[in-house]
Amino acid sequence: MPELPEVETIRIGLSGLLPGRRIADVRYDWPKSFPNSEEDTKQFLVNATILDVRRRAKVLLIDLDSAYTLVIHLKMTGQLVYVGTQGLPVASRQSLVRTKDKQAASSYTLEQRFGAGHPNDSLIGDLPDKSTRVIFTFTDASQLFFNDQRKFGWVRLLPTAEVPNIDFFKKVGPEPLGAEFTSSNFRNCIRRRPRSCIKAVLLDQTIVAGIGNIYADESLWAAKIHPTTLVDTISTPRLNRLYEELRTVLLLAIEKGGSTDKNYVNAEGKKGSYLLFASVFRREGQACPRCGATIIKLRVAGRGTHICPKCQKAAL
DNA sequence: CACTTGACCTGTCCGC
DNA sequence: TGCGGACAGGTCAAGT
Repeated sequence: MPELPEVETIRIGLSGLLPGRRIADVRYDWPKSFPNSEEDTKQFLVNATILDVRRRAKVLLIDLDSAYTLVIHLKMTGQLVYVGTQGLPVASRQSLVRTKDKQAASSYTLEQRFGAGHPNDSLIGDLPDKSTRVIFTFTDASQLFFNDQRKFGWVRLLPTAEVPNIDFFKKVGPEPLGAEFTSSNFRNCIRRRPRSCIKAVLLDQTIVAGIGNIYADESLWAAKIHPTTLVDTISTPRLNRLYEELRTVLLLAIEKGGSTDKNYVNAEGKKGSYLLFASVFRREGQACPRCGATIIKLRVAGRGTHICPKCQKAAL
């Protein structure tokens, strides 16, 4: 679930918490979550000090003074939560999703679950918990937890100089919020797949970086484009509109701290509130905020896809 | 070459 | 109430 806005929110949080801290110890219970040799870990991670926290696409990069970098992909259910020596704030220890009373949890409405008045409520109880895969302990006894319920994510330790050479970074497309990324760049990227449907192209990380299911649906709704529309039938003005809407949606999502559907939390274990502002994502059966028609859910490019059938008939 | 499907995993929810 | 299966969706690998 973490897409560009969620990973960026975590980056912002961690960049105020981690630089300057020295790693004293690393533990993990699932090797695929931490596929690094004992030797590298001992030599380049333990006793290293964190210099910087960066992001490229949906990947977080934590640079160390050992000239190595922690390359972290959260995939669908990954979390990176920092806990200081005082622990998480007491008020944030309550947990709705992790409650043992499953009936109560499932009866919450969207607004109750995400807290219209408290969009930053915590989703995290005491750590480590059963989803914790990697624990970094710093010399001041504070800790960074990598949690990942579904075990798809990973934390790789690589020489900083080699990070741009890994397969993913060699193939990944441009940053959609980059200052130099223009509407004409966007059109050229998208039109590399003229006979594909627009949603599949938006989700393809080699075309444009960082877009996932939530922001693909939201930006296509905003630009009034049906997700199955073939790229070469979309006009230049309509692609320009999609470029503008996509950037607007991503920026708003960062401002709201990302989208918390089930698992996502920021560096302090708190939820993002963007879904309260979403127009179509996870809103099937509700009214389209623009025309009032009922939002429906389809399957496009193998993904659950939410549209307004009245607003998104085609792209002209 | 382009597109689709399956694998990687666990937790939740639905229908029988 | 229990159980099997569908579903969630980021990315890579394999298949069509």
